[in-house]
Amino acid sequence: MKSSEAAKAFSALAHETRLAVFRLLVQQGASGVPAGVFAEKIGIVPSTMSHHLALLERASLVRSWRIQRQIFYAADYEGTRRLLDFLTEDCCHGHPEICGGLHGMLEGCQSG
Amino acid sequence: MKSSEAAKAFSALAHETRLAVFRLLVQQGASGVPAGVFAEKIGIVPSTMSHHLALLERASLVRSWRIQRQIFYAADYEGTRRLLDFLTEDCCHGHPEICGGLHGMLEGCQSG
DNA sequence: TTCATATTTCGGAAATAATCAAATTATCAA
DNA sequence: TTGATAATTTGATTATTTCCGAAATATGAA
Repeated sequence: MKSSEAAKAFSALAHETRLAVFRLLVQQGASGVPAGVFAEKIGIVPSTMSHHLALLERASLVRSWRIQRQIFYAADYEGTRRLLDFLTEDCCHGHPEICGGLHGMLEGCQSG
Repeated sequence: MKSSEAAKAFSALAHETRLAVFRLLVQQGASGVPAGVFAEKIGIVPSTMSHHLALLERASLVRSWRIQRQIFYAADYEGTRRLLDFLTEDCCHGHPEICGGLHGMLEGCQSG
């Protein structure tokens, strides 16, 4: 993962609304949530919400698919894992044994 | 952890220079690095670097201490763990068994 | 085709962040 | 105290982000 990609991803999480959306999606699992549900739930106009979701998706933190007229969003666990691995890579100066369990988190999460 | 705190922390990581600094500190472990080393290593003026380090520290991602005339910085593993736990809390809709190893990462890292 | 629904794209004003130079603070040595 | 070194704070300028409304796109129903 490139440093610029990672910075973009953190930038996507650096906003209360987007962070709330992402956390909801992490908790939701693979079933996903339609875009409009967030707009209503969080009380934000659809265009702004769309902008936020697009940002999260470009950062590989969420993924989306269409079902009829709705676009469903779900957390991208694989992308999230890559990001967190990048952040904590080679923790503690090449002594991973003192950072046990740091890598490989999110493995096994239902994802796409 | 409050959502606003977490957003601030991600904002601190949403910058290539700060991300590079943080990753270096994560790899460095508890021994820490003097502020000036970064300024030189990354090719940025000391005042800007100081600003970046202060931002990371306010976000509980790094901590610092003075040794004589130098101020050393190290990753704050405990703060980092809190942030990542917040991000991935209740992963997969209350079924943590499918996100095994997600929480408690960074436990055991040398920190302050 | 025509209308309604769901979402995205565009445009531009307001708020926020990044940068560097200059001045300031803190420490130590002579 | 004076001078040198290490880092921070302040201040001004420039760049980026955020927000919403309006218009556009995509899908499905009548």
